[in-house]
Amino acid sequence: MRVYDALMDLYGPQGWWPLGPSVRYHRGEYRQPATPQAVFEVYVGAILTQNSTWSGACQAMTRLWALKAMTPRGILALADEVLQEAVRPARYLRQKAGYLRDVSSFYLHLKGRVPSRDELLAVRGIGKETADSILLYAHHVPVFVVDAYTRRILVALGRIGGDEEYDMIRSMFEKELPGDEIVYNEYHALLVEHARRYYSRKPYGAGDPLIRKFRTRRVARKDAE
DNA sequence: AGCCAGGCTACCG
DNA sequence: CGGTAGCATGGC
Repeated sequence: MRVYDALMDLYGPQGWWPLGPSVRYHRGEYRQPATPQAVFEVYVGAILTQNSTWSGACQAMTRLWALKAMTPRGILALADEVLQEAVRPARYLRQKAGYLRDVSSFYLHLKGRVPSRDELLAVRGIGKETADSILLYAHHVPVFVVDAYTRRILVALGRIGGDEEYDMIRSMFEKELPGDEIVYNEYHALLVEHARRYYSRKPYGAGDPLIRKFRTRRVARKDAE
């Protein structure tokens, strides 16, 4: 929580998920109208932004919107070629076009129900980070989202060695934090904001003002024996 | 010019 | 199991 507070002092509330073309997110609005449209856009954005930029994902979503395909049925109705062309700015166009189809039919089968983490993980194209992002940002389930940036920051602060399992890192946070959706929402977003500034280029953490304040001596290296 | 994105799956040993 | 090559890009 001390690191969280420091990040909040630095950057202020982030108000994630950034969302797509249909819904304009306003700072501080965490309980936006959870329309099926907005919920589905989180699914789509979560796939499109994988190992990619938000700018690219957003361009792809704008193309889908223009094709009136920002819905599960709309996506399933597109020809492969058209869907892939829409996805292009988000990289991996064949892969992600396929993922979007699988996610779309999965979403239809839900019929508005909130899926479990395991159900999400069974969908091709949804791994752990994507599943947790969907649970948190689409369905308001309090889970902590771990990503590559989270790892880098924790390594720099001496809290992990770096090769820990995803779920181990997630439970580190969930044990320390109050089970508050808004804290999980903001914390992940703040870590991304912070990492974009200090952890996107090697050497990771150079110039990070938090290191002085929060770095622990004890580094949990696995190969320390 | 080069480096880097908020991963995931399939396939290898 | 753990490790990693490969995935049809665009922006700073």
